[in-house]
Amino acid sequence: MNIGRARDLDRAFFDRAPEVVAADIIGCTLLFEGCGGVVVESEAYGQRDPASHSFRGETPRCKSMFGPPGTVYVYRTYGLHWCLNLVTEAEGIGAAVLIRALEPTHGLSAMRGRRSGMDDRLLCAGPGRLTQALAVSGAIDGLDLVAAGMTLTPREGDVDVVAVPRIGISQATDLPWRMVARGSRFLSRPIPRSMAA
DNA sequence: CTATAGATAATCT
DNA sequence: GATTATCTATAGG
Repeated sequence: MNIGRARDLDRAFFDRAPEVVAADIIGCTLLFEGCGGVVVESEAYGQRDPASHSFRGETPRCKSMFGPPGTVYVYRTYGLHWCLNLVTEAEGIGAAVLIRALEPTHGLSAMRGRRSGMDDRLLCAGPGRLTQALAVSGAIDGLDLVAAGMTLTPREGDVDVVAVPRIGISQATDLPWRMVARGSRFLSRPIPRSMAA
């Protein structure tokens, strides 16, 4: 795996079901223009998934979701926050993975500056926080992640991935498509008590 | 630690 | 007109 350098390998990684990519991306390092860190939380959004923007077909907002695997889908939510997604599966399907939290490792000072000195634990602990820290915006929506200036490097060693219900949605809340790195202290919210095991 | 309110505006019905 | 893949601050246990 050599994600972020060879375009063909990008495709191979992303050309799978969103819940598989969401799990595999945990532990990988995501960088955008020198800032970023290790992915510790993600969510899958699928083709026949009522909680997905793509569920009712292509609209102006979500058209990037129907692009090739590895496409960046960035949209604004609640009128003020950006959310970063990476398209998975096949072109035209409308599946993606939402990047929800990073353990910050690169460009700490720049990220702290953009987040007005917020504690490192909360620097990238949430979809809106992470885009603010990395300066991700709608400007890169629809681009291939490499063209957008991102790199994604494979994880080293083992990661304990836990699948739990997704956050902030009101449909299909039973689907365990939120993937988190067990034991991480950089999550947007903790693993539910009932599933902490 | 959990719970809740308020901000704030694009998007979709 | 309703909804929303969120964040922050604040209040209470």
